[in-house]
Amino acid sequence: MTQKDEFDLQNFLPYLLNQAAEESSYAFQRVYKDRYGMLRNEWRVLFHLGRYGQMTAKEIGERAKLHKTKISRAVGKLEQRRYLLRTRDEADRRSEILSLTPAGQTVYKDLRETAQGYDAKLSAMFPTGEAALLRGMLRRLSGID
Amino acid sequence: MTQKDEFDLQNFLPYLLNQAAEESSYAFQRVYKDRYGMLRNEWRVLFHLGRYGQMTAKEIGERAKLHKTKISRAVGKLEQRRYLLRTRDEADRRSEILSLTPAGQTVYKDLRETAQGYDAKLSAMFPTGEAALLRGMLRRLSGID
DNA sequence: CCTTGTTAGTTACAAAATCAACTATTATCC
DNA sequence: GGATAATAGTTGATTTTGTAACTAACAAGG
Repeated sequence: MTQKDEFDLQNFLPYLLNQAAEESSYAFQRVYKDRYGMLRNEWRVLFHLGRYGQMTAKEIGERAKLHKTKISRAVGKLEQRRYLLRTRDEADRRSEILSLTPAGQTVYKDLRETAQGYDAKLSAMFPTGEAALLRGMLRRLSGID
Repeated sequence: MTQKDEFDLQNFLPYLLNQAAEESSYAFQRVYKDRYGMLRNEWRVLFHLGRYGQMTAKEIGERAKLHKTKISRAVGKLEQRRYLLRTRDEADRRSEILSLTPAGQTVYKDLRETAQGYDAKLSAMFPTGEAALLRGMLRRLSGID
């Protein structure tokens, strides 16, 4: 029975990552959820349009690694709330060009500020330099680099 | 328009953590899902019982930070599959003592091996020492320490 | 004891994610 | 050009999660 069973969930990287992700997302989630009634995918779509300007659902999907059904539904919701506009792309009538309305941009800016401040607070948990290292490692794990 | 808008989702810690968690969980998820038809919560409950021996649903909840409904459903599923047994706790008849069947233990051991190997592979992505640092930071973010 | 409050766990209903099938349009290639 | 395949996006059916209400058992105070 006394196997070398040091292995513990609390050392398992996927588990740790999930816990950290959940915990660290919580406070910010409350903002976009409670303040704007938005879901995570809606916030992500909003962010991409706010940050990078107009683009199609497909492009958002590629950048944000979101499945097209998630995007489709998020776009629908954001449109209902008058945060975004769709325009048929006349060059390729299958796709739509999405862009934020002024209202959407206002929400984006508010959420971006909040996110930025929250990120700073999280980063401040670590000594100088370490937060940057952490980001690098996470990017590596996500297969971004 | 040329605001100091360096802020990017790809630098936002909660986002990075989510991406890394998703990506790094994927390969392992396929194992317990495809090989045993299990869900994440089921694997976690199984793991806790396999690793620490019999305990009640409540104790699992505290250790694994899982809500009681998730545990309740996971336990039901694991029982159906004959991976665990419930015994009414005679000292407190509200709670049940949960334990793995031999079949459950076999599954646990297999998954633990797989997890261990997978974790080693992930850790090997980083120079010596850095993986430990990463774990420490993640624990910190999860509020474990 | 007996009312009131807690706690362990389940269940029911609503919200959301997943997966496959579907429509409309464009690209390929004979 | 016309059949076939590929692509953008939507919709519907199923599964999974989240939330709140519920049952059963224990605890505490009078």
